[in-house]
Amino acid sequence: MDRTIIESTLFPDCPIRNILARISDKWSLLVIYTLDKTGKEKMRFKELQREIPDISQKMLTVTLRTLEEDGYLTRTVYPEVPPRVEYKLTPRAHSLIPHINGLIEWALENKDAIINDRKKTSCA
Amino acid sequence: MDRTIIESTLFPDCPIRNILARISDKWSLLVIYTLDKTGKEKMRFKELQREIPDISQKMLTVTLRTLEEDGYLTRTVYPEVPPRVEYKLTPRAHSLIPHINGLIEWALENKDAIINDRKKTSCA
DNA sequence: CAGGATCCAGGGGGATACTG
DNA sequence: CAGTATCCCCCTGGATCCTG
Repeated sequence: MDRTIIESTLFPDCPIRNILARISDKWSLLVIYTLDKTGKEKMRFKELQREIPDISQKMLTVTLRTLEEDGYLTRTVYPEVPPRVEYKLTPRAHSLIPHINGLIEWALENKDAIINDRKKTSCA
Repeated sequence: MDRTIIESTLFPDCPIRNILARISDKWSLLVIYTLDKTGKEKMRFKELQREIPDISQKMLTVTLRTLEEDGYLTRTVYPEVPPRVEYKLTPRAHSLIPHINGLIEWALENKDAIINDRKKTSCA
């Protein structure tokens, strides 16, 4: 990474900051992670909701729509009754997953120490 | 990563989700990144503010305090007039930085395609 | 089943003024 | 210089009800 790139990252309307902001919301990374970790190629709406017990229907919907807009997944509607909709990660999302897993593994290794540090500060 | 860890990640009060949530706010990653990329070992409050032009004093303060609580940086106050305070990344933060840079590089490689996808959807 | 529509609170975060 | 203290807006996201 050269100096130009580094400096542009700090610019207010930097596209990198913009992209990271969109996937740094409450649910996006978790939805991508869930679509990947199950091993299933495609997942339905209800399946996702079962896997992420505490997400609301609304937030699952808007998260899926945003991820679709940014090209992280495809949404396929089957004209059946009852309706069937399947979500599938794109190659773009798959190329992001190693980085997500890297973060998760890091958090896993450091969670005990971090939580312990928080206690020390708040009880000081 | 075994199955137990994967499943625990999806649990609502999962510590991993908790840790990622704290650094996924608007400024934390950018502050850590800035403290690292300058090459300076320590940085003062004003220096950070100059490097991140659009952060407010309040948000820089609370971000730094949160990062200190979680052990990402140390805050050293020198009893001088005028006051001098220096911020320095901890080894924990340094171990996180490769993952942040991984994300940034990924965003850099994909930003054009993502932004292009967004336009297509919104103008459809 | 897969959502759309609406209402609403809570909190993140900005602007401004003040201080040791 | 390095913050603190307020005020306040807005937007995220939850709860609820409704539909093809």
